[in-house]
Amino acid sequence: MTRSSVRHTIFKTRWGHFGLALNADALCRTLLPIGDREQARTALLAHPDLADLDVPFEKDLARTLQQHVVAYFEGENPDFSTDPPVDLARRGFFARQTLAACRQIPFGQTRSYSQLADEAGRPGAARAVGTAMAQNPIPLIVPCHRVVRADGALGGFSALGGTTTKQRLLRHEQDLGRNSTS
DNA sequence: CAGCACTAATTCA
DNA sequence: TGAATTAGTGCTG
Repeated sequence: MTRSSVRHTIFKTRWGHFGLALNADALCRTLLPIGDREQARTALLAHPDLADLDVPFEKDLARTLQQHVVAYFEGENPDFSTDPPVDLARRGFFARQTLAACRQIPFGQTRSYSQLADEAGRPGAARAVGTAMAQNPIPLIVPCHRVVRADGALGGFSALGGTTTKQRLLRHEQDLGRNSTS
């Protein structure tokens, strides 16, 4: 594994500082916005996947993606569904299927864990979908915040900020959807 | 083999 | 009715 080619960047968005880590050209981690640049760097690199590696900072890394993420928090709707290839090599087959299915959920919409299990070809595996989402290394780009419980409850969220962040992201998208309808 | 970001059915106020 | 509990569930470490 060419572990030495992993690089990262941190940039400012309307919600705070956002982190990206790429292995060659494939996105391997994202970090949801957090207060300051140094916090973001620490949180991003603290993950076990990256902990023992040298992951140099590169300001213009994945420049286009950076712009899209900034745009997202400005209230636009960039398409993350295909653009950056994603490094899921270390995930299991099922997790890759569900994360791929999750990535197709359109902006402003939600699915339940069981619906996603169906779409991934594993009906009944709702609980396992939860596990897969919990391991999602790239929140936002794979919009795991759009996966909620079948009974209407929020469900969990283990990325930065917990369920509070999940709710905030969903409301952010729903507010925008209201603007464009009518 | 135990533990989950779940769910549908059942049981209690 | 509606909230709380209970089996049942498929995958992962």
